[in-house]
Order: sequence, then structure tokens, then C-alpha cells
Amino acid sequence: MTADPVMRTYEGVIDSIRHMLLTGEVSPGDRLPSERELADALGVSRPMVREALRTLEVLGVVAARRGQGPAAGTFILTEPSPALATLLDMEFTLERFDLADVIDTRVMLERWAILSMPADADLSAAAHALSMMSEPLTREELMEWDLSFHQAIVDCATNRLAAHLYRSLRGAMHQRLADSLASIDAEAWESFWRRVMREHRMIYAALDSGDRERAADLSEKHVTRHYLRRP
Amino acid sequence: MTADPVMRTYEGVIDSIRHMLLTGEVSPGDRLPSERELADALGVSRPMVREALRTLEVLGVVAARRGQGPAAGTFILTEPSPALATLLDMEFTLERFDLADVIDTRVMLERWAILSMPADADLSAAAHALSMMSEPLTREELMEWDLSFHQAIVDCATNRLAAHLYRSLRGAMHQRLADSLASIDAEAWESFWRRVMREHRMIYAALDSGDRERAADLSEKHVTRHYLRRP
DNA sequence: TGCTCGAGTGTGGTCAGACCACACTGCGGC
DNA sequence: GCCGCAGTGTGGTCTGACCACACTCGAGCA
Repeated sequence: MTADPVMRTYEGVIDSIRHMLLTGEVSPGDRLPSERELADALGVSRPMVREALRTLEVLGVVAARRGQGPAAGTFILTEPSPALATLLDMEFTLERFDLADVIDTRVMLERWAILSMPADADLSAAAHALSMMSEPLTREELMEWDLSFHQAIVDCATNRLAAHLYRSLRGAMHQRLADSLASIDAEAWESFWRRVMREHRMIYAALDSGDRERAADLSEKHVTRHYLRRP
Repeated sequence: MTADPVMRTYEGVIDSIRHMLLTGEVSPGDRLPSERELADALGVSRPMVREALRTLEVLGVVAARRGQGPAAGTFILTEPSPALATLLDMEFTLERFDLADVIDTRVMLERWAILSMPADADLSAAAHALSMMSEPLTREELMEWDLSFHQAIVDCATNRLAAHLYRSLRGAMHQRLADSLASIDAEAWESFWRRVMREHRMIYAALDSGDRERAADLSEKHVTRHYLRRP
């Protein structure tokens, strides 16, 4: 304790804004007072307010738009942002954990989501993603629909935190995944795509028939194989 | 795509610093050039450099110390910071997910950690935390050693990402946990503490005897009961 | 009357320069 | 040889200014 030598000004501003949120003075979707007003009201300079707002922006709490009128200003976001993915990507860059950690965690989340899925889960989003993969795809399209397919499955578990974590893990790996796919030459691409699609279909079929254990196992093998590149 | 109307100056600074990290120009533990030098080198103003450094500070990438000499300046951190907990706490404040989500996810992580623990896992940290709980405790002490106990178990899984997630989830709930414990009156406190301790002992005993399934089940019941307050 | 265009205005985005608080460095005097 | 204090470079903060932008609204025109 007593580990706080000083309270930095911008932290005080963040606390003030957090307090506004907790008391309901502002709510998601609302516009914050302007930077100049905030600075004046809190008795600090505008640069300090801006430092606070920048951090809140990176954390996915607010977004700023300039100009004048109802669309301009700094707003409390209603939807999660890629902030978590940004953070995880940073940690990854700093080598605070490695690819195997990320994949293990991803597999854990997906297994759990499949096994705890409610009986009446709506699989239509997964089915749609599956159908979109039936025709030849570019690498970008495959990444997009592969993400949609797996995310749709995890979303069925109705745990928003877990779904958000899953999305962020995948987001943090996105660039590395793209690099990995780019290394597959044109000849091998079609067979690669077909195999991915076939595995997706098997996972979906297992889910659709209610065989969760099998779906979980198939999913684990699928993810582990393609991400760790051990065909 | 093309969703980037403009590149903000501070984002460019962040990219420059990230680039320095990727090329090895600076490494964890190193000192960054001073704010004035960075501003000069990148052709931007010092406030913009500061906005970038503030966000990196919140993300747990750097830390600043003032003064003069080898200990002063802005450093790349070598250890993870509570950044993830801060972020999750924010998301929680914004009600982007709820307590049940957090607990479910925590239980998932702990179950997984227990079931995938290597056979030769070192349980001494958990044993130590357990022994520290044998004597009457304050609420703060109980929270501290309870965290140590569970964290020690998750750390055994040797997945740094999962361990970090677990720690952050727990960190994001810390204040709410404290509020919850504060509502237990002095008379009920001792029996509460004893029950928590007994359950910890049972979990440890199951782990120590190699009965992971039982340990996982006990752990799940333990966490769910105390956090959802359904005795 | 209705439309267009331009000045006005308030927002975030950026800059320059200054001063403070701090902690080390090193010189000077004792 | 030791102590103390001025010097110096760091982050921390403030002030005031200007720019870019997007809307608002009224003047002027058709």
C-alpha cells in the first residue's frame, strides 16, 4: 500500500469520467462535455483532459469526432471496441506469452463454449458462414468467414465476456494468420481451402446432431492443426 | 476497409515505438529516448508524444519516472501490468458484460487449468497460501490469500496467457469482492472464513492426491457459491 | 417562395514555449 | 576525505494560440 507517490492529473480526470458513468450522469451513447468544458470544470488544463481521453479512447470507452453539431464531440461507446485485441497484440509483441499459449487458450474457450451451449442454440449464423465458404475464396475471404464460423459457435454460449475474449484473441492473431496464409502457394491453396471447409462441415454436422463431445474434439483438432501448422 | 479517415499523430508515434520494439532497437527493460528527443526525431510536438506514451502506459507497455540519472525516464516494462484488469473493469462498468459472465469465465479457466495441469506440477505456492489462511484473518488478508491460492493453481497450467487472464478477471472484480465481504457482519465472519478455508483444503487434498476431476468440481462449487452468494 | 452559398461557430487536433518538481551529478569548500 | 549545494536533464503541467472540420443559419439570389 501507499504505493502511489502521486496521483497523476490525467488519472484524476479518468476517475471523474468513470464517476460520471457510475452515477449515470452520462451513459453509453451520450456525448461528453467538450474538452474545454471538462478542463474548466475539473480545474485542469486541456492537455491533461486530452491525455485522459486518449487513454479512454484506446481502452474502447470513448470515441471522438470533430466538427460541429450533434455528431461532433466525444462520445461514450455502446459497443466493445478492439481494445482488448490491441492490448493482447501488444503483450504478444512484448513476448509476454507465445503462440502456443494463445492457441491453447482459444481451444479452451471454444471447447467450453461448445460443451456449455444451450440445447436450443441458434446455429444459423454458423450455417451461413459455412455456406459462404462453399465457393472459391481469396485468403482474406477465408479468414473472414472462418472467423465468422468459429465466432458464431462461441457466441452461442451466451457469455459475452467469453465471446469478447475469443474475438480479441483471434484479432490479436490476425496479422500473423494472414502472413501464414500468404505463405501457401497458389497450387496448394485450393486443397487447403477444401480441407478447412470439410472440417468446418464436420464440426457443424456434429453440433447439429447434438453430439457436442465430438464437435468439441473436432474443433480442437481443427484449430490446433491449422494454427500450429502441423498438418 | 478504408475506414481510417485520418491517421492521428499519436497513433503514428505509437507505431514508431512499436516498430522500435519489433526491430529490437529497444527491448523490455530499456529506456526510451526522452519525450523531447522523441518529439524532435519524429517531427511532432511533445504533447503528441505524451498522448502516445500515456496510452502505452495504460496498456502496460511503458512506465515513466521523473528525475535525472539512470533511473529516470520512460522505460519499456518487462512484466505484465494490471492493464488487462483495468480494461475489464471498464467494460464491466459500462455493463458490456455482467457478474455471471465473469464468474463463468473464471470457473472455466480454473477448471481447465486443473484438468490440464502437468503431473509434476509444483503445488507448494498453493500450500503456502493455504497455511497462511489457518489463522484468523482480516477481510483484506483473506482476499489476498484466497487470490494467491487460486492463482497458484492456475499458474500450474504453465500457460502465461491463461494465468494473466485469470489474474485480470480477479483484479477486475476486486473492489466488488471487497464490498461483498464488507457486508458480512463480525459474528458471521469467523464461520465464513472457516468454511472458505475448509473448501480450500478439500480442493488442495484432491489435487495432491491426483484426483483432478474432483478438484475441478470442488473448485467450481466453491467459486460459484461464494461469488454468486448462494450458500 | 425556395434554393444556394458563404460567413459564423464550436468541436477536436496540433503546436510552441514556458515553468515546476524531482532526482541525480559533480564540483567546491570545509 | 566528507558534506552540501548549484547544475542539469528528466517527466509533469499549464497557457494560449492556430488549424481542420462540419454543422448552422441567414443573406442574397433566382
